[in-house]
Amino acid sequence: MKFSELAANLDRMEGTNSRNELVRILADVYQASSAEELQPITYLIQGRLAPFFEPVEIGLGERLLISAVAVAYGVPKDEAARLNRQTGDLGITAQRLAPAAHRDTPAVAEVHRRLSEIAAAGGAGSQQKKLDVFTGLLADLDSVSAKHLVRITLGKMRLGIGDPTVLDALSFATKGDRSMRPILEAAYNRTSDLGLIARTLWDAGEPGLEALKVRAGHPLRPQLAERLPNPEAVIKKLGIVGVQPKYDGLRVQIHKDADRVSIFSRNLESMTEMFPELVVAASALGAQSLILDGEAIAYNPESEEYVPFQETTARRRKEGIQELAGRTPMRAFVFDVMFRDGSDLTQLPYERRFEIVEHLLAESDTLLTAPLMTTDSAEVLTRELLDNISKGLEGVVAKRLDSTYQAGARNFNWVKLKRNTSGQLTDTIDVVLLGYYRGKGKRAEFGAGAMLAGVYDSDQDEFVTIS
DNA sequence: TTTGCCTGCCC
DNA sequence: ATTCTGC
DNA sequence: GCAGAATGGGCAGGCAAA
Repeated sequence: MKFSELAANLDRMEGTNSRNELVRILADVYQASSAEELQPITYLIQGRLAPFFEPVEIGLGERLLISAVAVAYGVPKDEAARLNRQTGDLGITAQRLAPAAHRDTPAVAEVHRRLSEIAAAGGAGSQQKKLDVFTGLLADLDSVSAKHLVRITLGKMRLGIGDPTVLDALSFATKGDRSMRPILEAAYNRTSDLGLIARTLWDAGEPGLEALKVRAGHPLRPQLAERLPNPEAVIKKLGIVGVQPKYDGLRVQIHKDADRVSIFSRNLESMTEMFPELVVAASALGAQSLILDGEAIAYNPESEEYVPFQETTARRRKEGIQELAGRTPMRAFVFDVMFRDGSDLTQLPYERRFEIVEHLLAESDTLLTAPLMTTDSAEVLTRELLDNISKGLEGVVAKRLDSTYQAGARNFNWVKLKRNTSGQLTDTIDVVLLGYYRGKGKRAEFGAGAMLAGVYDSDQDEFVTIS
């Protein structure tokens, strides 16, 4: 498929708000693709080159792309920047500046290959090389293709297409209805790779999808928590719940596969190199293979103090890890296990999975079990929430004790209660309007994006800004 | 060598 | 992460 | 309630300009 054909279909998608229509158009695209194109197309329509867990970054953001567009179409950079401010969309900006003439655009796979070449460039002079390849690509594209190429590169497609829409489209393309969606979705949640799902569906059909199992070393999509405003709402909605602290750290999915350990972030990026102390601790656990879910935070067990998020996040680095690991060692508070010794545990009830976590981590002083208490009383839950807040934690997470691990889902099986939304601790305060920020994009059309407010400090006789 | 813009990713 | 919008 | 887009604060690191 030519890139221009894909771009024309992306344009059709942009022109509709109907999800059904989006699914139909995308299904058409899949049906018109060859088997080899399924993966690159799947990534490109999501504004990516590879699945989340692959460390592929194009490294061209808005600023650099404005330069590239200006060079490609022979206009001054100022003018491209001005037009971009006016349109609010660099894709549209490129489309306006591009000559309308038809061109024989490269194949989709070729565009993917050249974007990958941009992503691979590094070291001195790499910025220029990225720009050169990109402007070369623009020179081969018609204006509509240029618009979508820019959006792909920025990762902002603005089409109304997310993972669920792609899954529906794959079902439509093969079955003519949504009947395959549950199987596709489950396979996606196990593998976190939409391109692989598309390819497998074509090559091996439903049995192929079923054969994509949870594997240690391959991240699954983490389960997420919904939010409720107060403890009463939680008890009313869930009844009896398991309650755990909500740590203000980094979500970690810890994989152990024999002697290999890997750690993934909430968005499935690898964090293995950042936390050697967690890797050592996971290696020492008494299981051949494991997938654990938890929150990593720099924590001092002697003083029982959790360090603020900004210090924990400073551990998210490549350099100087050993020194920082000595000064602010990480712990992980583990609350779930999804896989052990070759068995998928996601279908066990939470209560049972938590027992396994406790058993697995009994000996570890680095991988700690997130303590669990059970209640069906709003008063007890309130006390637990306030207790945890007073310890410097972010709040609590309440869980249905009989729920399975639903990878990728955000639903009321897990509910977070946070300090600023607890209802009991918030109150109104008097503030003085000190100024405003213009803001960006849509909000700026209003004239102001955000307000700067202050409270009166009577000691200093001045207004102190708050946030 | 230092500084600062830019990007990507965490929440 | 939160907030808003359309369905 | 779901799905998707658009927004914010703050960190590290890569790179090029100073």
